[in-house]
Amino acid sequence: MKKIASLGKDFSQWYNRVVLQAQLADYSPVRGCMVIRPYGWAIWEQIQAGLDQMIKAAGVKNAYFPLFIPYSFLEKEKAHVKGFSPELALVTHGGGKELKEPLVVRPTSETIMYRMYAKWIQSYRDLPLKLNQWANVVRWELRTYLFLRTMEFLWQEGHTAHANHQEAQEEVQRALLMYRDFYRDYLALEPFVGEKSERERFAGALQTFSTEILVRDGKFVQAATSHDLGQNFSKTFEIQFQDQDGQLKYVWQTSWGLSTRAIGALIMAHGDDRGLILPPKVAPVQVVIVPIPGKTKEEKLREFIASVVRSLRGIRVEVDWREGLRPGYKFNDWELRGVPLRLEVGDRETREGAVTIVSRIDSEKLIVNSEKLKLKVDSLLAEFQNKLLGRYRQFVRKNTHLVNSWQEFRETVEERRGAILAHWCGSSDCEAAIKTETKATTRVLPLTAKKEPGKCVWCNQAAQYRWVFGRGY
RNA sequence: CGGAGCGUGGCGCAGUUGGCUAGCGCGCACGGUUUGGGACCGUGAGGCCGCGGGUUCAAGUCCCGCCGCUCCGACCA
Repeated sequence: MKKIASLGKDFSQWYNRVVLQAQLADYSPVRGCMVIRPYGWAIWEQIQAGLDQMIKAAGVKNAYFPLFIPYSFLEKEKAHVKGFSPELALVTHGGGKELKEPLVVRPTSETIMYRMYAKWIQSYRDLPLKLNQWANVVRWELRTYLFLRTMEFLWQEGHTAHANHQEAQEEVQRALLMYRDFYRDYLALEPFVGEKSERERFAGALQTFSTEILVRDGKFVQAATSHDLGQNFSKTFEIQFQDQDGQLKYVWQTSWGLSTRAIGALIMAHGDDRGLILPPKVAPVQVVIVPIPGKTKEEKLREFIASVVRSLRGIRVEVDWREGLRPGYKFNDWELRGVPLRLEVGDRETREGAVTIVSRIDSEKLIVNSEKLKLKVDSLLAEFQNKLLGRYRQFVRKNTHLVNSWQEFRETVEERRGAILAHWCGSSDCEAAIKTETKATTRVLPLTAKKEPGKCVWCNQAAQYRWVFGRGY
């Protein structure tokens, strides 16, 4: 196995190698599409399990809608089709015949779902309707990148319909904060959370909110979004209900999603020169046991390890019994794959009834009596999760820059990257100019932003808030 | 789609002004010695040299076309 490139030297090479060598994913024979391998898939399963629980806890039910959408459905919402038409995959033939109307392979499911919503919603008693689906979607991307931008990707998309705008807006915030909490509690990441600018808004939404994750090379990954769709879709899809007052009204809608891109963000945010570092909450393997053959009879070693595994019930443990590989090789291999804790078991441990534990995050080593092992491992895993979050927060602090002038802005983007907090007047022209000049875009107006009158870094006109700027993936 | 680079056993690469049986390292298989931070020795398997066409006595090498990958732009979860 080749060593991976240093993260600081060539970030994209580092990233590609980590993904390939840790066997998270591989390139596929189909351009722009990737194969998610078992180890990568296992991470996605952990993400799904955690998030699905949160989604259900909010009273949202899972369902499944078709992969194909009649082209005319997308055309109905003007902004929506305009936003998506450049990246649609169209099915023009089926069963050997040309179709009367082409089918779109869904790039997102608003239109197909809302056609059904129109059928299902009659009364205020049918509201709110809150559905989620775990699905794949296709967008014809020109330039792809493992996990972060592939032509086909996996996600969940939640779609809710409400009787009034306020309730819908509350749902938008609820979903947004759910994502924030999920990133914090499961992936040990603290995203920037806030509203997107008009330019960056979802095609067909009144407002778009996003969680934005700063990664190791100082760029941002848009990591989940939540949209207030207002009545844009309900009016085009005729989703009407009769309210308590007898009036026929259009529903207010939201949609929100998190994709396999989260895995890319996870890798990029926590990784180091040795490879991945996975938060215990989503690590497919939380504890790996590396047997170290020595003078101890193999039978005895196996027996001891079996008892260790038994004591670790409830923890995702794997024993690396691969033959012909020396321990040092295995250490490196599991470090590359980001397993939080490594247990070493050899002569010493078997003799003393103890195991050596090594942490992936700081290589700290300690020896623990096997009787106290379960408790210790539990606390080490919890501690690991916290340390990782703490370390990430520190990284974000170090890479967040308060900037007050254009010169400072430009220098910061060029030399330090990271999150730039700067005043912006809100004009799309200024935003576009800033992007052209520096490749940095507005990421979000943080929810926590306080009114702080100042001058727009670009045009010097009055500005009320500091926005988060940065380069994005 | 524009710019740059690259496609040669699974991976990383070498292959000269076209020339003989296409090589090296890693990995893989088998045997042995090893095993506390990427082991060593021996034997061996594995190639439509990205695809298609052309030039030539002769093409991995030259020419044309196409496809794919990486990086940089435009686009984006």
